[in-house]
Amino acid sequence: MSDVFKALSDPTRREVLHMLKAGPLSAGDLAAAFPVSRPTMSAHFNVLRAAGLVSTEKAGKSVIYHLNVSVLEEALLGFAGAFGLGVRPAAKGPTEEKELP
Amino acid sequence: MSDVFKALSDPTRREVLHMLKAGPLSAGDLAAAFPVSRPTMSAHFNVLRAAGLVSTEKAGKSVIYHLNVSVLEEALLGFAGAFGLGVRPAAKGPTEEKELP
DNA sequence: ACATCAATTAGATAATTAGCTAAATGTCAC
DNA sequence: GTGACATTTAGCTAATTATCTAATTGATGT
Repeated sequence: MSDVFKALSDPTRREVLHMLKAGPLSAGDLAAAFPVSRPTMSAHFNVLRAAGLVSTEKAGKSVIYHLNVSVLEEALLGFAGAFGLGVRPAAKGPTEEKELP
Repeated sequence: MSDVFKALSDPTRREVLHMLKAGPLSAGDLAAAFPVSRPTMSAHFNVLRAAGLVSTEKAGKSVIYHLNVSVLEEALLGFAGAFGLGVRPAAKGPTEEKELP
């Protein structure tokens, strides 16, 4: 739990997660979107992976990062639930956001 | 936003919030519940206050800490919402959890 | 005014973190 | 195998954090 919140406490890491929400991306693609060095981004990726928020898949030269939506969801719901907060799980089904036509 | 998640990333601080959920408590009462010094707890309180998660009220010699439920709720919902997570606000009304009979 | 109690601030230290450059690892194409 | 490319690890520094003890502030009661 601490790991998840610590991971979320950095704006760069939150933005990485936000980018991954749209779909998997390579380390390089992610790194290119931020004004810090690639090793620094790699360190951020490690934090996210340690928290279980992302998983990796090797694809040739690249490493592809995936968002683990369920981990994020469970952490937030678990915490909110323990506090009796006014938050509850949405209906079952795809996590996809419905696009307004 | 970072401030809230940073505040939540420490187990002591989460436990403080959890205690305050049941009602306001003095700094001393809170500090007595943890195996660290009172100045250390005071520092934790500062982090929580900086994040807007608690407010204080002076009562004689004591300082009473209150949980700002709405700040916690808005931070979580705001974040979850930005991610299209399967989380949504519960129905309006008291934040009270319904006790199973 | 003084002693007492509650809480915080001051000051120090050890551990962690975010950032960098440079070097190492691993994979593909030749 | 060599070269090129993607990513990570090593090693460093500066800034932050959690913790402590000691000192300070503020309020109450006598």
